[in-house]
Amino acid sequence: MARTAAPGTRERILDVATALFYTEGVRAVGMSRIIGEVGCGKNLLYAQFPSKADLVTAYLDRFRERRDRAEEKALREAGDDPAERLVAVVAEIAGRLRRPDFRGCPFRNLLTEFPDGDEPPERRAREYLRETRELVGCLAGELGVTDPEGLADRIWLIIDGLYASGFRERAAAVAVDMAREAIAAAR
Amino acid sequence: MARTAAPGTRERILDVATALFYTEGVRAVGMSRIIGEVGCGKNLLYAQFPSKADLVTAYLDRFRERRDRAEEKALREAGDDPAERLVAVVAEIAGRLRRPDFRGCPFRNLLTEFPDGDEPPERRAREYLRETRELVGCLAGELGVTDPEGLADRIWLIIDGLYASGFRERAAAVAVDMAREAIAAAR
DNA sequence: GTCTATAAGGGGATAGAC
DNA sequence: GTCTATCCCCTTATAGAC
Repeated sequence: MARTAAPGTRERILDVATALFYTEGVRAVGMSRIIGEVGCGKNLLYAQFPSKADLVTAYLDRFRERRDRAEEKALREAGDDPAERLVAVVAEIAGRLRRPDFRGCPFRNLLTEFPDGDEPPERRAREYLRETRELVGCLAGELGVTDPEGLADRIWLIIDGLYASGFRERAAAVAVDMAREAIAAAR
Repeated sequence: MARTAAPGTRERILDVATALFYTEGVRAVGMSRIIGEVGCGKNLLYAQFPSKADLVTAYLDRFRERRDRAEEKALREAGDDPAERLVAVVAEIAGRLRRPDFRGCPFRNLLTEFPDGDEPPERRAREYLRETRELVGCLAGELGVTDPEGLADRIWLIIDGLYASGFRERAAAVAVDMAREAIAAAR
């Protein structure tokens, strides 16, 4: 709120929190650990994020913003062909698996750690999954196939598989082909 | 060791621990909680399982035994056709999604909670994934297709997707079809 | 002797106060 | 930033009940 000085502080805290939460898990990383790695005082962090849940929520929100931008970019570059747009969504995720810091989907991971919770972080995660699934459904619908929801289910299974895969290179290599085949078969 | 009486105790503890670990997560469930729900004393539990890691390991081991038996049964009933055997592996997993208590793969879930660990539980989980992937590779190899490993990658992506899916009914409905199509396309 | 109940150790968690 | 409060974690030890 009344924070005028040190404009980069919030981002720096979020950077550290993101790296730790994403690579080690939310439950595994304590606030003290984050404070230590940021090198700031406790006050500063709790002034920016009153509770751990707030920090986790901010972590997910930022992840989501970046992901949404990457997705929009991929869709923009895919052009107007609905099939290519659907493939682009899968390809964008597959491309992410190849980054060395990839460690699965932060939203799915969070729900594995907090399966029953209904706090803002869990809500964010479920929201993300629901909306992304809807996007796939919409794109499939634009194709004009006989069973758009069946196609969307297949694409979604591929996406789920990509995020869950422990064999990233191999998964990334086949996912796009499988998506194309599913689209071709639906026609 | 010198435990002769109360033969059902160990199983009862394991039953409670399994239900809690699987549905709520290993990190989320404390030993005190398990002791409370079993209704036994602390000593008894620690006599059977000297540490939480031992209990978690036993939980995974028992899960694995049952899963292996189910898999063997599915393979037995599938007969000798390699394609049907491969489909049977996918179908067996898809069938599991339909159970109300399904909450994903306990091994994958554990690795999400403990991504970097190298203790017995994490070893069990990685071992299971490696061996199951090898089984899929073997079954694909028996098909005599030109690219058995590529086919195995596809089947494995479907399996990963099944376990990760938040839309279980829909995933289960399309997974077997996708597996059949992948096999047909590989020929 | 087997089990329960309880207390306590040592650590780390979140969070608040100064 | 340091210091404290409160809580829960895993684990061990002690004491009592059947």
